[in-house]
Amino acid sequence: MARTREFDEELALEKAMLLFWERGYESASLSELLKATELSRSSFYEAFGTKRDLLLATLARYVNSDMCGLAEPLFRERASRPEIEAFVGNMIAHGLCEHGQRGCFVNNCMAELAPHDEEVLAAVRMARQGLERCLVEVIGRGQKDGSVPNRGSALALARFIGSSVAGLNLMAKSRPGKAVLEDIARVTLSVLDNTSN
Amino acid sequence: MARTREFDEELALEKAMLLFWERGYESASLSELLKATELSRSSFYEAFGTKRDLLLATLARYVNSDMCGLAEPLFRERASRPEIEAFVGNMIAHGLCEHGQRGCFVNNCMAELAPHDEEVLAAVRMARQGLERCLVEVIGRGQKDGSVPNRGSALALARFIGSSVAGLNLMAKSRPGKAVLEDIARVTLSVLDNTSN
DNA sequence: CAGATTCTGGACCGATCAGTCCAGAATAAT
DNA sequence: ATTATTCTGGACTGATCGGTCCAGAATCTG
Repeated sequence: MARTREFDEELALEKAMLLFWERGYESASLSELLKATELSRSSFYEAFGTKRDLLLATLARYVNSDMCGLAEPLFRERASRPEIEAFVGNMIAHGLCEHGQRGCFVNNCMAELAPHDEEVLAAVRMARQGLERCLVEVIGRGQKDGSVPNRGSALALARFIGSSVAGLNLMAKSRPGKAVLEDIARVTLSVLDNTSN
Repeated sequence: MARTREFDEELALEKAMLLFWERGYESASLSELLKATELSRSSFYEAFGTKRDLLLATLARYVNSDMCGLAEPLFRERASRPEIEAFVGNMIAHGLCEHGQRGCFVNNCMAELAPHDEEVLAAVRMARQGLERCLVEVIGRGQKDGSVPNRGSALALARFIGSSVAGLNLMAKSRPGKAVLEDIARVTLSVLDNTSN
């Protein structure tokens, strides 16, 4: 009775996300968005609504897939110290790769939009807390199995790791080189071995 | 022989910086800039050139004054462990204050512009390295006077502290509350006590 | 005073912005 | 073939963008 949808909405969403991720929200213009998604103006608005609607959609998509890409080790069954190391290792690798200057999409939105957009703020907080909760669990497991000698508050450690990794991601935007990122990562991880408090 | 300049260029520069700082580069429009600086369109262009010229000028200004505001303890004579603590304490206080969501202007520029603007990238790198060098010196002094028991590479520790503080500043944009920021700061500083490596 | 400079305010520019709308082509199910 | 839906492309809007320019008022020095 009706024509079937021809374009892959999911794919278009991903293309749009990549553009927002790479260039930020403000500087990604609608015409660039159209080119990237290969959608006509009409189809674009029909599918996604306003530019900001789309941003929120891409943010949700990122949290539910891409973020879990680099953070994937943390979400494994019985993840412990080795998975934290893998997580941080992924961040270094990402910071050194061709598109490393993109950083983390959530952090980008936090920097650019969260201070002036309540909805983005809420989404970004959710993402941050999701990672934090996951880290608490993994660190707690590491403390139990002995791979995390530091007996301090798992929550505080999780908050620290989350923040420090965000810092590492941000630093990567200035392309400081492998040595710098590795220094940061190594010292960050050394906290897990600290038994002095 | 000629009329004297009536407006305070330095003051206007500061007002412009505050706007860029608060709202980012792209979303700070020229008309807002004019309102903030209280300059006529003509005087504005005469004094500062293009919007991007002004951005670079404000960035330079920030590095030479405001950044050294919060980081001021580090630049004191014979700064050591207590000054590092004061530095981090300043960051927490700033993150909790009314304008804490502004974060660090250098980091904001790093996030928004550095990936796509070579000049901003260069300026931001300079700023980062300046802080890094300062931290190396202070940490080294702390290692000598015993206030920093960690005997690891002062350079690596400096890079770590710089990155972690950047992370803390970024986190503050989501207004996570005092407890979170203090957790991050406390664990970060605990690294200086770590003697296990 | 005269002459030099700075300031203001607004006209003006072309470009682009995000977003709306529609006519018509394409494609489906009945 | 009919009908319903989707798609395309472009026309169009009003607003705003960053930036240029100029005429005239204001303010200084000599």
